[in-house]
Amino acid sequence: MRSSQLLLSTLRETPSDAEVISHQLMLRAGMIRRLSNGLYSWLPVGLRVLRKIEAIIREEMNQSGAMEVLMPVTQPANLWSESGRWEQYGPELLRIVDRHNRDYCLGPTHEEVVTDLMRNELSSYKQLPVNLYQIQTKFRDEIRPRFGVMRSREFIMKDSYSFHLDEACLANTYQTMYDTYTRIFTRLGLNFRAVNADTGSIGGNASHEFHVLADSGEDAIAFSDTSNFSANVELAASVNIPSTAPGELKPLTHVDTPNVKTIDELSQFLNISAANCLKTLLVEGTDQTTEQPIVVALVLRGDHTLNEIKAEKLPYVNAPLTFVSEEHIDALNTKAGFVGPINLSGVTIISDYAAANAHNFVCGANTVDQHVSGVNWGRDCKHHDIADLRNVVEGDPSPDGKGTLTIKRGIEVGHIFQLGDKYSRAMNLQVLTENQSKETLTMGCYGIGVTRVVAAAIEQNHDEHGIKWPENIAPFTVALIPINLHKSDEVKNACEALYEQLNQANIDTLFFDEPKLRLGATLANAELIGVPYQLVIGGKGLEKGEIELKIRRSSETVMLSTDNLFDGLMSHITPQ
RNA sequence: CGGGAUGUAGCGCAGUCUGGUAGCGCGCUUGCUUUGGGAGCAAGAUGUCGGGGGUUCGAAUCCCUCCAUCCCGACCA
Repeated sequence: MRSSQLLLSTLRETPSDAEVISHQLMLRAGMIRRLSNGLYSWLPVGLRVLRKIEAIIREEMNQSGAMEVLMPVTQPANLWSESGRWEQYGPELLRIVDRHNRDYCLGPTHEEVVTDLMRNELSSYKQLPVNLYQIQTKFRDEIRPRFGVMRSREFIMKDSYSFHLDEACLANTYQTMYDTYTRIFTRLGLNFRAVNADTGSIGGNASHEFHVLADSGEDAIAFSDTSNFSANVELAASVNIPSTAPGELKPLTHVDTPNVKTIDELSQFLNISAANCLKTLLVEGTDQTTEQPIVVALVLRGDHTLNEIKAEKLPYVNAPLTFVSEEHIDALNTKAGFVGPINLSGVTIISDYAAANAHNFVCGANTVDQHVSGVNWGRDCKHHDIADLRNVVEGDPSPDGKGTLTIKRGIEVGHIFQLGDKYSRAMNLQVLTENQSKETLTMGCYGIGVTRVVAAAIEQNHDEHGIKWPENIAPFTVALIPINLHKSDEVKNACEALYEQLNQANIDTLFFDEPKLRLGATLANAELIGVPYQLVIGGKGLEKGEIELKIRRSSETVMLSTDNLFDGLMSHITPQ
């Protein structure tokens, strides 16, 4: 493409309302423009990247045996009533009404539509398994859209759905999709990890998330340094390390701690480690036998944080996790103050493993402005149960018993689920089996946030000059940058010849063909939009028989001979 | 929805406290000179100062109200 025909709207300064680097660079590079909250238009440079990512996904999905379809964005409410999600889904589902006063929604996902489609098309086990995918716009009315296209309300997703007669067949396709996703993200040139994930509200058996590693990621992922264990911190189990010998038990002592409100303040005030303090969080629960509401105290070490997902899974803790109100705490303790597990009557006390293994610790005294030190389980207080309640931290032993954990940040770009029969049962998706019986199908679903991949790739690949695209998804592979195009026929001829050759070879090339462009500004633009290979062609170089090649990712500059220039360039470009 | 911040030209900002008729840099247009890493000179265009209401002789500035955006929490590809 010639720059004279391209809408290249780059910005020299960073728009002030963009916080993360990918959002800033996508605006500056002229890839996207905001229309409204969480809604973005894609400009030519951005769309080229998006289309390249889609093409790679499409190729690999086709290769895996999946078939592409395209389903409507607008979906009738009655399908969602069948699955029960019209009531369950909540305000994230954008509901609309047509001229006949019938209810519809804009699809945030397509389980209902695809299940409806398949119950009409599938009638025999011989048609199975089937895996359908689409690359299509989704709408989720996010509570807080942010970070540009990283979390927008309208976004493009590759979603696929597989249908099987039995779990073994589902597991097989699941593995195929796992491998396919691995190939896709590898070809996209991203540093990523597949991690064990919580199945969340969608339910089902196995689930993996694919995360692009970046410090700005919203998720924390735990890895073992010696095994291939990896899991979202939401899910990673903390290991119950047996207590070391308690040694001498210190006496129980009340300590005045006026105005000490947080664990940080407490550890500073007493000059002890936060690990020697225990914190007590009161949440709402339900007695398992009487089904009466109870208060549950979750006790954690001061240096640990509560994992709400783990806590919610305890039978006597209410889900969603709800903290007990301030007034209620006051009612429990006539002398309201800092809560601790000692002298705490009428409350079910659950200790995290690490908290249960602590001794001679400091905790709240259940009185105003006091803590107690030298506290020991058994002697001074007791718990009803111990459980895994906390988020794992760097240095914890890996749950698989091999090595210790490292924590990294990740951006979730893909998620695969073994769905089971939630939708097929609710919507009566059955086929006839070999022995004439009707069998409800089991399903898998597999998503990739295509627009989010664009942002994630930038988060992982940028420098102070702009984007450093992985070669396979760059908007252009080569930039032709002439110097004084309007003055030199030699430069013009060399550029035109090279442009023609690159086009013939199907190399996406951006030819800065406007005669009076300044070198500095042009290079700055080429670097900002992240073109991997930049050829700088000037009269002086041509006289010496050489042309400068700048390689964006490595910041190298190499001189190519004008003899056999094309082959010289191609020797640097990675074959696609 | 709760907590915090901000709305002035396409972008980045000053001016607001202390009311007096709209500014700077970048970008844009025209001309001339330049052109090996974001050119120089000259001339220009662009603003319902987020909207509405109020106070005042007079409001970007003070008051009320609504709206929008961004950040922190619950959601997720």
